[in-house]
Amino acid sequence: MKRTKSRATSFDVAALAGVSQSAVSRAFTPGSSIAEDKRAKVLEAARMLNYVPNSIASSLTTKRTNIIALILGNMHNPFYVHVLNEFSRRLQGLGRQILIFTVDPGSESDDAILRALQYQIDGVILTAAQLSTRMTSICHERGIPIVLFNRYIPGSDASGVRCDNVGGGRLIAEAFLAAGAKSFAMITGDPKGTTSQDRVRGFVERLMEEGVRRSEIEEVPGHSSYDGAASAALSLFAARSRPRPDALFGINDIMAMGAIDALRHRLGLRIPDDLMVGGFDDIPEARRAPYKLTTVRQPIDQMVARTLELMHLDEPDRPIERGIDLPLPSRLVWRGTVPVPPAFRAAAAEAAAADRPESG
Amino acid sequence: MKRTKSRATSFDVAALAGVSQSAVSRAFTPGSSIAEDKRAKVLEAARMLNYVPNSIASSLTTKRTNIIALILGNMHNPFYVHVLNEFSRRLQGLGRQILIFTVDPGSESDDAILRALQYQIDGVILTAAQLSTRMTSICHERGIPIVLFNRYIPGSDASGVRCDNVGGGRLIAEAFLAAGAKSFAMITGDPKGTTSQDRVRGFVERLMEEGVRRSEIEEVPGHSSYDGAASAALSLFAARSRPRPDALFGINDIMAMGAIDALRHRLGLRIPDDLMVGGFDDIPEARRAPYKLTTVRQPIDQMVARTLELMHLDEPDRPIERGIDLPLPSRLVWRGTVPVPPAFRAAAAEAAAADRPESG
DNA sequence: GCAAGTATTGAATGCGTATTCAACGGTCGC
DNA sequence: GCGACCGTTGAATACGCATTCAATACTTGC
Repeated sequence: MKRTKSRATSFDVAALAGVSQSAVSRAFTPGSSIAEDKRAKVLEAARMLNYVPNSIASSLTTKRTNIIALILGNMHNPFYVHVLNEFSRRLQGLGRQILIFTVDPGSESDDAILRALQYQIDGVILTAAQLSTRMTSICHERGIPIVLFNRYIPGSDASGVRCDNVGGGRLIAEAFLAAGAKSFAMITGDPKGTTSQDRVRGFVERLMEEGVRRSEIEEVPGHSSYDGAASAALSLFAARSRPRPDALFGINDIMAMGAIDALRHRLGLRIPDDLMVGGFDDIPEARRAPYKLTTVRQPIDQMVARTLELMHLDEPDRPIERGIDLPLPSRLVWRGTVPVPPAFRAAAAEAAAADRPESG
Repeated sequence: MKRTKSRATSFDVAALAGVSQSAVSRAFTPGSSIAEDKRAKVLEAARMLNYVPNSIASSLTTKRTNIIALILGNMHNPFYVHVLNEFSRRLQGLGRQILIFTVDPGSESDDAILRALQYQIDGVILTAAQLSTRMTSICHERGIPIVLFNRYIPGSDASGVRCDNVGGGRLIAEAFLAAGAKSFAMITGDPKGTTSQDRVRGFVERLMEEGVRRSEIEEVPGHSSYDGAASAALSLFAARSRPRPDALFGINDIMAMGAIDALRHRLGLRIPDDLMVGGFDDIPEARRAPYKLTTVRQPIDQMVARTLELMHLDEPDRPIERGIDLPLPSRLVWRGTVPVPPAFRAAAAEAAAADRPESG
């Protein structure tokens, strides 16, 4: 059992194969000029020595690490877990690695980005937290693209990918109205986040178009978590003088789920009989039997794809796309938490059919 | 808007501060010998240039990257999401970064580890997939510790951390017996994984001690997923000639949840009245209102702490701990899916009290 | 006030690889 | 059969930083 902590270098391989170090480097660099038989000899020698190319050393000269920083906040929201999963799958397929940073939701991401920069990452994907303009320009000056995922920052130079949250909020309002709801409430997320704000805005906007007054739409913060939403829902529905709202919008699915569980099991409310509920995101959990949540689907695949396009990892010299904000279309998925009006029967049947297998 | 993709180097900072490059390096290296006023000058110059030390370059000489590879399989099992979260929190606190690799559950992890090795990672945490002895020795020869999390590989040189799965399986059997169950079934996970095997073994072992015959214990594979378990449960309970089992062990919580939802909502079974259900892991989701799952708690905090101890990142020169297998104690959490026998009323009340706030 | 430390400092070097550059041999076209 | 060309090759160098080493300035003890 050797204790030689020595890792074989390209020189060792070169010596064994009887070639120069350059040849070893070329043997491992696709597209470089090397004779096939020589390459074979090198690979054979490398195999014998358990040689693994040192990406760290090579990135010193290539200026590319093939590492992408992914900054995550709330991993208790399954939405971001699926996002992480999707990015991981895609980036691995492109030969890239993911360096993970978790930050407190709502806090500054500057620290995390600074740590990431030390590793000369090729790009940053930000799914949480705030981003200062200073940090944005530091990254851009270095040629490192930053993409905001599921958020945007007004006036920021950083590009972002998200879905049409305002439109999605409107879709939920529309569904509630079609189902005959008269009084409304919502459980909101991060008050500083544009995502929550936009969903609220679309929802309210649409209701007001139908003559609902803003003061009639109740609003409680749910802190973007299952538990937070459960408490919020209870505070909203327990012990009140006003008549209960008959439609509740959870700004994201995990909060809608928390609200549903609390209202059903603590207050005995029946859904959708006593109360209709709408969510947002369409996480896989939303289609599970206890919820069958009517919600707005975010096109995660497209969002991930667009994010990668925006970073154009294969063309590092192309100038960075600045200030781009790409809202992708969202769509309503009819399930069981909002009574389906006759006009939407077909859509609901379609959703039910699509729900058979849970993705993954 | 500069287009200088040039990142300032320690030489640039040195020039601006009027010192040598060595001084810059020392200014950023805690514990190195440098006068306080000079360090201040360096830091000031660094700030002006937006200088960020290049960890990649420094690791070339220090032989330490402060990067840990975390290999994940099934991110659809919330258990591993919480594990990831915990590792991220802890490792960031220690100034380490996490490089994520996702692999197909059940497949070889060699590819992922090989990719990780290219980045000269300081350690590997494996929460999924198989590990070849060849890869183990490659890592060990290089002085890179590998820790198997929530698994072990018989005969492997790699160390592992897990809980007492056999004992945990026995606890569920014990609970079922105490609640008066007479006929049993289980939904199993990865048949190649020791974790699933051990839980099954403990469960069966304990039942057989009470005279239950092995052939009487039904067994269906649930593929470690919510959906897989849902199908498994339906195949187990729908259209059968034999009397239905009255106790079902889901080898992990996510499968127990899938089974519960399917049996309740598709077959109309009442839990625990018609059927008692036990799980394993105690993921946060298990305590949610629709489930209130009686399950075995894995001590994630301890497991994570032990994993980090085993890697002794701060003492890279200490010889690697080989073949260590640390089973930590697991314990039963009484909730609502198994009728609580009088003797366990106190334990159940305690669990209920502890459940008030969901962690995170 | 002098010798023996002690704390700082900068020049030089090495880490492992990619890449440039000049040299080489072989091939093709005519 | 000869020159131009192209595909290969290895020596040398750069990448950005930590560290060693020798030199220097500064203390302290007696």
